[in-house]
Amino acid sequence: MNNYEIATVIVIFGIIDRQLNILLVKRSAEPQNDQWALPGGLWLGDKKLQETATDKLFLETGAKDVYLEQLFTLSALNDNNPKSMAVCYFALVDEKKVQLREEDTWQPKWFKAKEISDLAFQNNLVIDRALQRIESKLQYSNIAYSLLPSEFTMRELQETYEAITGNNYDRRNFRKRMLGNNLIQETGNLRKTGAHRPSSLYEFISKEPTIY
Amino acid sequence: MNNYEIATVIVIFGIIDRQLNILLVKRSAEPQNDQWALPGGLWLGDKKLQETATDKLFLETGAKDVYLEQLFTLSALNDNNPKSMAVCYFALVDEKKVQLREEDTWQPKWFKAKEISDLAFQNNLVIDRALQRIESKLQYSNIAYSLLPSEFTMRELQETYEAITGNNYDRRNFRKRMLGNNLIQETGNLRKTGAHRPSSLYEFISKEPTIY
DNA sequence: GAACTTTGTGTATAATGTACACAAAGTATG
DNA sequence: CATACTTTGTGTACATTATACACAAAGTTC
Repeated sequence: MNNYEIATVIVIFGIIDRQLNILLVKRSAEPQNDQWALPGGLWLGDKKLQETATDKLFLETGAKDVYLEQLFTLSALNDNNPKSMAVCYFALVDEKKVQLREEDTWQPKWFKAKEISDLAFQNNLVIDRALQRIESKLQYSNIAYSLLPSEFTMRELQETYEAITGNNYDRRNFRKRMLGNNLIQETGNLRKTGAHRPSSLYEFISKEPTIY
Repeated sequence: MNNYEIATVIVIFGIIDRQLNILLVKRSAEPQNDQWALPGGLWLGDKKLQETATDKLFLETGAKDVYLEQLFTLSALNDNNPKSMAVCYFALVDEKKVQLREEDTWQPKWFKAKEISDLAFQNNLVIDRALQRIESKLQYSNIAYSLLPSEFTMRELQETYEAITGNNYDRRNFRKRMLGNNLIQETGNLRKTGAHRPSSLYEFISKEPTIY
């Protein structure tokens, strides 16, 4: 009678071609066989919740030490079982470092965040909340460190912000805002690419997740 | 072997004598018998999580239709059981409307938020997060509606804000800020108390929780 | 009606955010 | 090797928002 079904679910964000993407996996089991869904897995109580999510994230992407934050917890995720619940997370990974898991029976794939629709298990609700959260946290925290390499140009940083918010920022004001936040600093290194002035490289001063 | 232990825990806020208070109950069962703790109860899976919290809130305070928001979910709340977890909420109630539950074996009591310390079960962590959340939401949402009667003076509103943030605001600027937010409006009614100009009464335009 | 107390309003200044133009440092080309 | 070209880096004027602050208004009390 004690058939609790507790899952962790992760919205994994990455930026590809200046667009915000979310990693989905194709389910290879009933119910909802052959449908795309957010990655997740059952919590067995053998470790802490957050570790379950961290491990799952690593399994799917190979990413470690990235930003992972709890979103919220839903009950009755699975319509068929009122004793089911899902603890939902979102994570930010540098897509260029990611090595997706590839198996015949289990396909992960990136989808543009704006083009995802009609997933099962309230997955759309989870994604909506994740999108809201990432956008608001971007304004006052350092979470973008997790989407970028350790050194990056101001332009790359701006494109990351623009991909998430959907806005276009003035290049000069964006720079002022970022440097005024005391979240990033110059590394002193330059990157020379193409026929133009080389760009300074920047890094996040801290890569500790800022607890709000 | 399936000994999951899933609890909901609620940080219930009220304002008494211009100070932010939190409702604690004295445990009447082991473990931690006779210690003050946040109210909560087991989730049996017979209803949705939020309803479990709503029901518990009503049981303790008689409050209905008040602001209730999920904070986060903790695992290993109970050190003795790794399969235990707690889904934590916070609620805002108008203390003047509250009717505390009174039983010999179960004592609820208001404590000043600033004076609470050394509770069991990670309760202090939960309270810290609740305090952060209420303060930040206060800035851009209408959640204060739940702490005040339906009609209130500008001064009462200000005292509510000051109790939560610990700041003192300029009376004139506070008024401008509030009216500029389009969250409250004049009701047209006046309240005459004491030997001075009567005060206009205000109400929240919407009492729907603003989803962030 | 004079004194008193709290509410209600306006204005000057500081701080912040936004719009916008030109110089600097490279590469590519003839 | 000078010129064109492209992207980076910086400053300044303006608008908007936030802050500091003083006086009139509307009641009650004596």
